[in-house]
Amino acid sequence: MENIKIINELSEFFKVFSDTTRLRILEVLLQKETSVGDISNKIKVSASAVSHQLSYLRSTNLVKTRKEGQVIYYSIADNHIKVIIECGLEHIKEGIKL
Amino acid sequence: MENIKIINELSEFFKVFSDTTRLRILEVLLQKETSVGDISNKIKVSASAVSHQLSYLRSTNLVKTRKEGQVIYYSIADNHIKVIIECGLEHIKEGIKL
DNA sequence: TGAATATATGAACAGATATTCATATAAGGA
DNA sequence: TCCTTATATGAATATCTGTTCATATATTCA
Repeated sequence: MENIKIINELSEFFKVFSDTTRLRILEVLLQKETSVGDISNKIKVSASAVSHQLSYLRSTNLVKTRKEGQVIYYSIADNHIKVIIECGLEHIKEGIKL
Repeated sequence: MENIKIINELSEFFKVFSDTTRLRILEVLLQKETSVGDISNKIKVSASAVSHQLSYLRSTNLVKTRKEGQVIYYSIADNHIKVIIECGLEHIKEGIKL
């Protein structure tokens, strides 16, 4: 069954959005491209942890980089990100049935 | 910041879709309401594991139940599920840039 | 060249998560 | 009532995941 492959990819894709640190990073990047250090300061997470998550986001092709001297700017590489996040937000807002 | 609460809820929401067993259960339920045992057979996962995941899906209000004798039928309770999954699928299909 | 800054990376650790196993509950049929 | 079937549930376990810590790499500046 080739279906298994799709299910795996789907779960991997959603896994990206299942962590608060990654969501916060993406939230920052949706505003504008940002350096690792600036992301770290904005979301109050160590530069190392941010770097690890960014490398994860990069490996899934959701963010891209631009190097300027010793600074590396990260930005959103895939416009599905906005759609997905907004889709989730919509669910949450309606979901006051909890 | 009230924003933190939203980020938490968002990550919890996406976490649901980040597991292959849950995705497969939802896939089955999107076709039609199904009993625990039938789900277990269809996706080849123990009834106990399925039951655990169903209780998780139920706690997040994504599925609902209907009892008929000793059989319990589960079905989709939230139409966002279809939208979210299709959104993810769309991403994957375009994403042959990997 | 040497120091400082920005980022990356591997290993280790802690916490979270999914499954299994044993058991419990509930309903139907003999 | 007893047995069987369907589902639920708690504990234990094994795996996965995110962070930290130490260190490495790369770039700029003095």
